[in-house]
Amino acid sequence: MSLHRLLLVEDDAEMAAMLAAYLQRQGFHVSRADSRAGALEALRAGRVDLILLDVSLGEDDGVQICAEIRAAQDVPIVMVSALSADHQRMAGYEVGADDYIAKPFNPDLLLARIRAVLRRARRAPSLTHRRRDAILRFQGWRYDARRDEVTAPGGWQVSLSSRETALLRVFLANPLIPLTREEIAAALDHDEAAGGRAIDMLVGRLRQKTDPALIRTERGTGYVLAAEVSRDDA
Amino acid sequence: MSLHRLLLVEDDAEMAAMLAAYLQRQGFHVSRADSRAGALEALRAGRVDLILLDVSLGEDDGVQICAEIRAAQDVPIVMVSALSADHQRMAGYEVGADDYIAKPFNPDLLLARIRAVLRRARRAPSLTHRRRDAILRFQGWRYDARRDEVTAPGGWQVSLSSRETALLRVFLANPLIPLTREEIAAALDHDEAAGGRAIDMLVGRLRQKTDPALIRTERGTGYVLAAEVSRDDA
DNA sequence: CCGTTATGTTACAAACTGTTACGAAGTGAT
DNA sequence: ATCACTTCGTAACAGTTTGTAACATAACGG
Repeated sequence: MSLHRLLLVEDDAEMAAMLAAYLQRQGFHVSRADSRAGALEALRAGRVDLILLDVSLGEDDGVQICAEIRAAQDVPIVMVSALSADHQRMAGYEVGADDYIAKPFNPDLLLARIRAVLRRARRAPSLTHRRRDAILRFQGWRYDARRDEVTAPGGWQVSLSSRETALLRVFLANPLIPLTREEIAAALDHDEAAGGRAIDMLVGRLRQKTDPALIRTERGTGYVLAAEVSRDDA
Repeated sequence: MSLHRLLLVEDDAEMAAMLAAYLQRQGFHVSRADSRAGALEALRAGRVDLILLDVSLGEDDGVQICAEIRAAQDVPIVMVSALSADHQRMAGYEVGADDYIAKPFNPDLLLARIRAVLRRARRAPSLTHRRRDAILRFQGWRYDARRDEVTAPGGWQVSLSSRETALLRVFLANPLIPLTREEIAAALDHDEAAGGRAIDMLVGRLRQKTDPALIRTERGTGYVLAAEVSRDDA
């Protein structure tokens, strides 16, 4: 077996040292970073087979970084988190991570997951990318997540703003699951826009530009994507 | 919160072990099977609240099994698949699965979906039956559970609120069986089953919008759906 | 019959959501 | 820098939903 290169992104020095030592014993080549900047630099610096990414990185947001990396590269990512709050957040995200494990974890379990992800990546290199090629079809409407294009039944093209697109993506990542406003807001911002009804407006605008029935209201709960999502792996 | 029993049908031992461990940590009772035969036996053996079914099961075909189970029982089924080709086949939940998720998946996302399906199943037992279009006919009235449409004798369409629809579904799932207010409230996920007479109001409103005779009062007990339900297996 | 109790019905209030209006902030061209 | 334009949030208003309270009515037991 070839030597796999892992990039460990973790700001807790003690944890990082422990993990690195363990993984090296297991035969991985481990490089480390403790911030967003460091991670991106390490990625530019050399080949990385898999990233082990902590969600909470002091200043930086692991989820944000994950998306950032994914936008550019196709490296497998395994996320690590200590807080159950993060779990909540990640449930609503189109994170793009290949796997996910909670601290505290059994080292062997972590190892198993890393190996599984690597195996998968070798077998189907583009699999991690395929998640993004979600195509939404709804009563003649079409949304191609890859091209970011919304097509109306008549063949017209509708232009969505970035925020509207983001909202659509969030729903796309969670078809048929009711999402609360908090979940949606968390997935969209990092800021907590606490008081207002921004999400309501967003949903309203998206409805107006597409189809009012596309997003169903779950009274007292939130909203649900009322369409099914197919993924065309072209 | 009661302990939900999951049946995990997965032939990859490693994956099965990992999933089972994770789900047990999350408070589920997990039993496992690795084949069609095992799955059917486990179903006969005891109560199962939800089935987590891998599409690719070596010899056996998950989709086939899903249909088989559905023909006999009304257990919620969440399908798991690794291959995009399976997605194509499963598109539209034609198999009768309540949800499906692609490998590799975010464990929390899986959890969210499992919970969503369980919630749905509890709230409206007949919802899982959707594939078999429950159609209620009553003196010219018609209710199509799939389209959520109520049609009056004259052909008019009546619009029910979400709560009213939910109530109708509860009756639909228990035709000709008298239901106490407590049972109805429980099925509706009505937290405060306390002193109020919310159910009375609901029934009253449903009667007013449809036909007063549709729901008969069992004095001292509760209410009964006074119509027969046919299921058009389209 | 009559009182008691359960149920139907009306009225009302609180919560939730859709929609409009408007203003702040960002963008690009001149 | 200024202007036109888009985006996107808050505020405010209206319509709907849904529960509680109160009263009227029907059923039941003697």
